[in-house]
Amino acid sequence: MEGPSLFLAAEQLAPFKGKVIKSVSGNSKIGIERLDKKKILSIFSYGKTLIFQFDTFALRIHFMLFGSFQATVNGVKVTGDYPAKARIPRLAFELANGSIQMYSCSVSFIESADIKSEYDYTIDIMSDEWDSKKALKALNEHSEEEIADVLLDQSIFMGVGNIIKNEVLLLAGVAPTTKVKELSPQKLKKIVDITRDYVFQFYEWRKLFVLRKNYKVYKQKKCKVCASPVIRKQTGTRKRTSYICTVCQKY
DNA sequence: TATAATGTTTGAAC
DNA sequence: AGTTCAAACATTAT
Repeated sequence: MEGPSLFLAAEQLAPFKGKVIKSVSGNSKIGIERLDKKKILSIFSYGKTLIFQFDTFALRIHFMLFGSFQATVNGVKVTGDYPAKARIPRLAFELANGSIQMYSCSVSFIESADIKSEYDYTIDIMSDEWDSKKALKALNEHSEEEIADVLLDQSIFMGVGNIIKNEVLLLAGVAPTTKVKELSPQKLKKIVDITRDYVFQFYEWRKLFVLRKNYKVYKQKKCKVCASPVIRKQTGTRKRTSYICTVCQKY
């Protein structure tokens, strides 16, 4: 799950802010009974993580590749991801106004009474504190790396994942294997700006459950912009899959 | 049905 | 000691 999905999840779960967890269940082995009868003070995202803040500690959820969650608020189902089948949740809460089930996710505790204040939101692509100048500067400090690798760097573009990487590079008309030093300052700025715009587009599409049909290059056989063939290959030191339009993506 | 994949951490191997 | 890399985890659409 990528940054915009977590940002949306935090919004969808906002009705649970201030609520007390009536019961906890799940197959997580980190000692989740600690959460029983605790009041959720706030719920927010940070990059690709979802955070529940409690009085003296926080709960951090990472959905990785296959994770998903479901929630019911006052009898209305909120489906953050594609519906989870009948499975045992990694972690589930019952609250006065509904319930949450989280599946196949990485769960951990953070010993902080206010973890949000310790996080740097200037690198979080979904945050209004996000600093595009800082991102541009950081890009230039990674001039020897391939642009596709740098876009996935969570210390620069926190929240960007492989779908966003591929779609942004198509929109920018840049091949994923292009080294940062081979790109002009104008082109680098364009990539930064397109990334920021695209993550909010991703968020809107996801909210409407129309994300997948709006992919222009990711998982496509033909480019949705120009109908030319799309090639697929592992690129960079991260060895993630890149989908590349053979016509749109030059530099 | 086999395959690939919205991702990261861990620890072995070099 | 620092780097690299495979393994592990877990699910579903194609």
